[in-house]
Amino acid sequence: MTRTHRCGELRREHAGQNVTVCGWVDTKREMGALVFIDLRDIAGKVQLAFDIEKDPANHAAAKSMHGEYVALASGVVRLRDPKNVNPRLATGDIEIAVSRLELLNTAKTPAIEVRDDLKCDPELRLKHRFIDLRRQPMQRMLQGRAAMIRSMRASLDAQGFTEIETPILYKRTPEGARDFIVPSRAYPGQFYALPQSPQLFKQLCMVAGLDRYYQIARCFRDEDKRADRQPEFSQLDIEMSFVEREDVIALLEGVVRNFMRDLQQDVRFAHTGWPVVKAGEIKTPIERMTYETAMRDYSIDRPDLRSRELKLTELTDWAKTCSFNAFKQAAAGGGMVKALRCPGMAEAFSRGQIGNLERDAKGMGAGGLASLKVLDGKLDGAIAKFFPEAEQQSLLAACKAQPGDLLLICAHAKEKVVHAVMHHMRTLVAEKLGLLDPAKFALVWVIDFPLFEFKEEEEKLYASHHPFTLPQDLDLVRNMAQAARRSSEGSVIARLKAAGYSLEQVLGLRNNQYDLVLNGVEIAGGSIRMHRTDWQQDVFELVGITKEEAEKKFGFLMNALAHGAPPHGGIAMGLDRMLMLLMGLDTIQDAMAFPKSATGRDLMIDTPNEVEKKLLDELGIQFKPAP
RNA sequence: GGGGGCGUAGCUCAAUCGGUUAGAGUGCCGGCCUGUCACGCCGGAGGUUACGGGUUCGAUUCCCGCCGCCCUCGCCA
Repeated sequence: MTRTHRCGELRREHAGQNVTVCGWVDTKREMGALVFIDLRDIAGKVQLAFDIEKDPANHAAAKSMHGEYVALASGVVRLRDPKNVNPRLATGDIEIAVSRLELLNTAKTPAIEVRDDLKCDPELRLKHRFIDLRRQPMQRMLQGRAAMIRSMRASLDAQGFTEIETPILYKRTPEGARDFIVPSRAYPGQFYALPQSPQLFKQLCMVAGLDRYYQIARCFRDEDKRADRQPEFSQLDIEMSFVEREDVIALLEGVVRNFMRDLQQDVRFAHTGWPVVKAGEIKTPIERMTYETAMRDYSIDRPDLRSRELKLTELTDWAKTCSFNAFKQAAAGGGMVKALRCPGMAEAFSRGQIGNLERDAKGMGAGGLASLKVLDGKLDGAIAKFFPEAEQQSLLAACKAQPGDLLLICAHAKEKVVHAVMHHMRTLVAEKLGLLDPAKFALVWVIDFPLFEFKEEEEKLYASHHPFTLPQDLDLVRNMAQAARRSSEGSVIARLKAAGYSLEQVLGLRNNQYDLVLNGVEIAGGSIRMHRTDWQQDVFELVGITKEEAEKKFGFLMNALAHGAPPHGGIAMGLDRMLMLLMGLDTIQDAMAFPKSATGRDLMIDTPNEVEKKLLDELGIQFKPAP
């Protein structure tokens, strides 16, 4: 098969050359004595021309071709007459005068059409994925994905990283997402689990002295799917020895900058319309924001800074003395009151739309959502009458409100509820204001996360990232752990209080976690790890993990750390989600070659499915039907 | 696990209040056409209305169940 070119590569400069191309019949246009066939391959389409007078045999062969037949064509590339040029085709200046047409295979009529703007049930696309992947947008996506990974490898190889594979047959981890488990034949009743991430192995690589590890790692989580979730997905997983936070951040910034540049410079993607192509170069260093600032201004730890001017205002102190009971009670009872100033939007929402906002807020647990229009120096709206003049003025001043603005205010005894509602509102308002341009890339590092979360119901501290993350104020943490150890009476937090540490002080501790956020999506997250067992045990002490538990759950890691673990840290980036943003895709399914449906099935090969009873017997497994 | 939406020709969708032979566009098959490129024109085939049950003289339409897909809350680093 002496293919000389790909169909879509042929241009004016090939005129006069004898070429051979192969591909699929895209469309056929019969004009009696003339037949035209657009032959398609991954590079694009090219027109094949047949003339009955010049070559009756090939003309007849062309007539017998049908859509999606596979063919080989040889002939001379000739310039088209100027009036016959097709400016919509990259190869539109030329055509091939075919002197040899060979049928390589016939094809059944596909269930879905091979066209760029295909609009059909996603179920069909998944069922006939090999046809769906013939479509140019899908092929470009896969090429873009490959280009991104190639660029990542190049960046990391240049920085002295070693690509290392870690096991897929892993071990069940009780916390975190549900595991997929794999029964062992050799040990009936025992199971492997598929890794949720290679976290522990990459740390072991550091202990091994491998210095700089990376992997395009497949991760598995058996949770319910979403538009941006799949049961198996890929991460760029990185771990480095003898580094601090700034080293990891700087490294990843370089990687991201490089692959964005490489995608932008690749001519194959010039006409894809992808946001990344339009986005321009990203500026490094990338902006930083503390967790505290993110929560204060945006009520979310992954703020979408395309709408950075839409900041929230905390009104809790103001509300404590205000005249409106719903606000006052929430504020006085340890809750929170926050407002979103919607600039110039006093009339932007209809009554019904405001009603929908209130319904959303209630759906998230709030009692309601207050909306107030800002008139010339005063407020208007259902609850405006509850606020005397002075309170109205102080509210307007706090929110920096202007006439014509709309204020949305949420109050609740639980901060969590207020944050959820206000983040939702901010997103809706940003959308309505047209601020969420997918071709705008707003990157931000969120840093200084809390070390612990406190669950009141259990009166217990939890590590907010994972318990292997290095605290920032290590001395303080060690002192606290020591204080907690002095007694075994009551909860950890009670013991800390008895030793003179306040809850605020404990919750004010920060860790060495860092998340990279792009347009409100967390695309990468990592941390500097604890590399000493004594430090590790201090943190375990504070989150109430006993020595025995630690030994049972993380024994092999603790043992490894005790054998000379270097200071180390790393980060992992979600490839599929990153691709969604780069390419402006709506679902994660469109960012990978062979995705599962939202119910976790592969509709093409039809799995999961039952296996033979004999196999189950061999594994010592008996299926128990649901009651 | 909860809530919602969808399922009619290969595909995208119609079908009045429950009423005649379930239509259109596109694709497919065949014919005509010497410059088309979403070619055009003519003709044709193609339906267990997802599946199962119920109400009714009569069900694509109403009710129940079930399967599948999609969204969402829970869940998920």
